[in-house]
This record gives sequence, structure tokens and C-alpha cells, in this order.
Amino acid sequence: MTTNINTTIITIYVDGSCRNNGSDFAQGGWAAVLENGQDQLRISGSEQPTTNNRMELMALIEGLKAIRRENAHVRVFTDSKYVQKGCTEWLEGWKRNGWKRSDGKPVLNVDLWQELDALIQKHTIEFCWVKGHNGHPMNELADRMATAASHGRGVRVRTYAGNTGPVKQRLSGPGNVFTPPVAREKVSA
Amino acid sequence: MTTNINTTIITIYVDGSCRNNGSDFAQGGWAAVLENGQDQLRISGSEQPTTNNRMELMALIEGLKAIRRENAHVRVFTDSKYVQKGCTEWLEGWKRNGWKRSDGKPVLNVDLWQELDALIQKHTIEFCWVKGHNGHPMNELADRMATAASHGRGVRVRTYAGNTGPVKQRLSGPGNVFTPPVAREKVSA
RNA sequence: CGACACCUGUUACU
DNA sequence: AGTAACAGGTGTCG
Repeated sequence: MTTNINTTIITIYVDGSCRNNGSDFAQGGWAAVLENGQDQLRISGSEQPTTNNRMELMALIEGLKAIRRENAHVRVFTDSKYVQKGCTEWLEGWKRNGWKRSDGKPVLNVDLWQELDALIQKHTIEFCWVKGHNGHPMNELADRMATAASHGRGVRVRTYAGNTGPVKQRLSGPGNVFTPPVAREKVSA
Repeated sequence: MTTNINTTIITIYVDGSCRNNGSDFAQGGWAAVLENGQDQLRISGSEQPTTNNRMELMALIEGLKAIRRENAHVRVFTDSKYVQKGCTEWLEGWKRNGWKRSDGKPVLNVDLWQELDALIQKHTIEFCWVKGHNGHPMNELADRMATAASHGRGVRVRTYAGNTGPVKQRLSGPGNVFTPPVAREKVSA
């Protein structure tokens, strides 16, 4: 079995969270876990005010932005039909009809959808939907990280191939988006 | 500041609901909340099969029928342009041209429009349109009552001036249009 | 074509 | 119990 480093699939698990969703002071968090078969990169961040769906979108946007390689083969796992169907079914129509929904009203979160659209075109991406909270380990991890971020607890993580477990450190402030250089390099290698 | 009881404005918030609108077994509900500045009367009912617009019309018809006073000053709040524009712009034309629409075809729901036309002439009525589901408290109340009625859940409510809250009781059957005598008298007084 | 309303479904966030 | 978002549909009028 030969392994070609250039065709390695990058897997991204994304999730968003939002406490008091719908209120003016809703506190959101997002997280993405990237894997290339060897190493792992974990990033997360928070925002206020926001919505649950904006955080789901942010998780994917930031996850894709963390990929250095050009034209990578990416497999995305999300539990949000809003994100999965948005990317695979609705986006093309929206671009064709001037970002209008089926009821004629403007598509919401259009800023994020347009940013996402640009990122999607840079790679070959498979979008996989997984039911939330179904025990899928990487999805659970992204979920916990997003929830932690929504509480203002950033996560700084480096993992190495063969490591028994990640090294976690609490960060002080909210809004933390820490991408450890070592892990980042490993993913994009 | 003097208050003349005879010039008190009666406010009516109306709303209709219709589950499976457009199907042969559509279940509808309507509701009207009347206020005279002191007391409140809540009425609701259900029908099957029907349409969303018929229920919007029924809500107003039953609301107006609940007014005992002759030649009252009434302010109606509806979220239906069909009802609001129907009453203020289209009705006169329809009566003049033999109930024909602008495309020459007959006006639908003529039975209800004619009943409404007769009721409108008995009072001085202001028609106010409010956007649905915009947090307008009385409109929200009418909306919930109409939805409950479409599910066969009648609401029996009496409210008194200075009462801390309404007294609610579930009624057994569907199609319930209960107008508590005490509240009714207070409204029409 | 436009407008308003009424839903049906799905997922997520709490 | 609620909000955030999307798809599909009908009821009605000008």
C-alpha cells in the first residue's frame, strides 16, 4: 500500500454553539478539528451577538481558511443541514437568482455565505452530514470545543502523531482563535 | 381629562390560522380579542375544511358581531392584507361591479365578504394592518388563540378591570365559540 | 409580476 | 417551552 502525500484527504469536523440563541446578547462559539491522517489541528473562536447558524457557518469558514494547501481534497463533517444543504444544494441557486430564497426574500447571513462560496471553490470538498450528539467522537470533540468557546474558554491544542492525548490549556479571554504553528504546519504539509 | 364612555374606542385584534391550508381536510381556527380600555373579551372558533383567508375573515366577522353597541368607534388590527385592503379598498368596487375581480372572474368567499360588508356599515371602523409575528402582544395573543382553535382547543376567558391575569379553562370539544356574558357586557357597556 | 397571509417538512441552537 | 434557517406548497388580491 503506497501513500501519496499529495492526495491525502483532509478531514474537517465543524460545529457551532450559541447560548441564548435569538436574544440580543446571544453568545456563540465555533470549532473546527482538522485531520490529515497524521496530525490534528484544533481551532475555535467566539462571537457576540450572533446566532446558532452563523456559528455553524463560521466553523466551516475558519476550518477551510486553516488549510494552506491549494486545491486540497477535503471531507467536511457537519451536523447542520443548513450548512450541508446550503453548500451542496442551495448555494448555486442563490448565486443565480441574486441571493433570494424560495419565498423571494433575501437570503440571510449572506456575508458568510459569500465568504464560504469563495473558499469552497479553492478545493474539492465532500460535504457529509452527521446527526448531532450521536457519539461520533470527532463531532463530539468539535461540539465540546464550540460550547467551551461560547463560554469564553479558548482551547489551545497541539497533537502529534501517536500521541496518547491532546495537551489542553485554558486561555484567559473570550474570542480566542489560536492556531498552534506546529500543528498548522503538519496539517498543511 | 374627562372620559366620555360613549366615545370609547373598541379595539379588536383578529387572526386566523389554517393547518394544511390548501388541502381538502384543512383545519382552521380564528380568534378575536376585543378591548374597550377597561375589559377584554376573547372569542375563538374552528372550522373544517376551510382556508387561511376564510379564517381571517371569520375572525373579523365574529369580532364585530360581538359588539352590542350601535354605531361604535372600532379600531381593527389584522395582519392580513387580504382583509385590510379588502375592507378599505376593494369592497366598494366589488359591490359596484357585481362582485367581479379585476380579471373578470368572480370574487371568492363572497358569502363572507357580504356578511362582513353589512357589519362594517353598522360602525365607524379604522382598519390597521400589523405585520404578523412582530411581537405585537395582542396580535400574538390572537395568533395563539387561533392556532389553539385550529387544534380543537377552545379558550374560555373572562378578564376584569384591574385583574392580575386572565382565568383560562380548557373546553372539551372543538368548534368552541364561548363569549362569557360578564366580559361581553363589559365590552359593550 | 407583486404583496400579505396560512402552512408542511427538515436540521441545529438552547 | 423558545429561536435560527432553509426547502416545498396553497389561499387570495391588484
